[in-house]
Amino acid sequence: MPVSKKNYTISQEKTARYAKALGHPARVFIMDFLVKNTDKCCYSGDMAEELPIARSTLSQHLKELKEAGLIQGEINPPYIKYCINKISWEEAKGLFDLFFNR
Amino acid sequence: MPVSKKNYTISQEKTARYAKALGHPARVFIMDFLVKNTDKCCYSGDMAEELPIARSTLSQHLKELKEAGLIQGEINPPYIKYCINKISWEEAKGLFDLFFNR
DNA sequence: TTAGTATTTCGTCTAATAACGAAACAAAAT
DNA sequence: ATTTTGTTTCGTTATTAGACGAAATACTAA
Repeated sequence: MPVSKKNYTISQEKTARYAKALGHPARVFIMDFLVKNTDKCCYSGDMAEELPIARSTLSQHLKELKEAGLIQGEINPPYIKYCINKISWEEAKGLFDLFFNR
Repeated sequence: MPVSKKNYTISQEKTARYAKALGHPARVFIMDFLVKNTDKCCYSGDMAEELPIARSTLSQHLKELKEAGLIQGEINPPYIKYCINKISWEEAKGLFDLFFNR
């Protein structure tokens, strides 16, 4: 049997997962945008106008943030209103806080 | 002329850069390890023993963290002693703090 | 000089990411 | 029923990431 190697902790896995989701400026922009506008409705189109990427590319970035759990989309036809997923946001905040301050 | 699109801010670019560097559990592990052991010497081999990846793969992760500026290696033959780059570490901490608390 | 040790680089492979425009979708309005 | 509108999915392409073992490097000790 080989020497047993430690696996990563859940915190390390989760931290990496959130970090990866934030690993592109467009996705940081999106989160910034949503945080700044928690009161307003945030549509894909609103963000598209401020981003130097195609709408389909933006859509992909939104999907990735959704898959990481950081945002959620609420259908409000013909729009989709995006907002922060507060649970995950707080979790990410806590993880990074722990990561940097210890 | 097409409608001018905003570019990303420097903060967004930097935040994304650091986030990307932390976007893998092995790299989160490494940073954890280095922070826990700032007093001791941290060699690649010490970490390799606790990680479920090949040494060459670890070396690549170390390289990525180095390129992102988060760590630095000091040659101490036949070892290489790794440590946190405090300047960048503080910068990253500040960026994430700003990102999450605003 | 040769052997040993710690680490990195190289070569290779597979899979994931990032980007775009075109096409598809879903609901509302005409 | 057709058109319009906002958004996503699809198909494609190019680049980057993650992994490994083998080979190279760099220094020490014998």
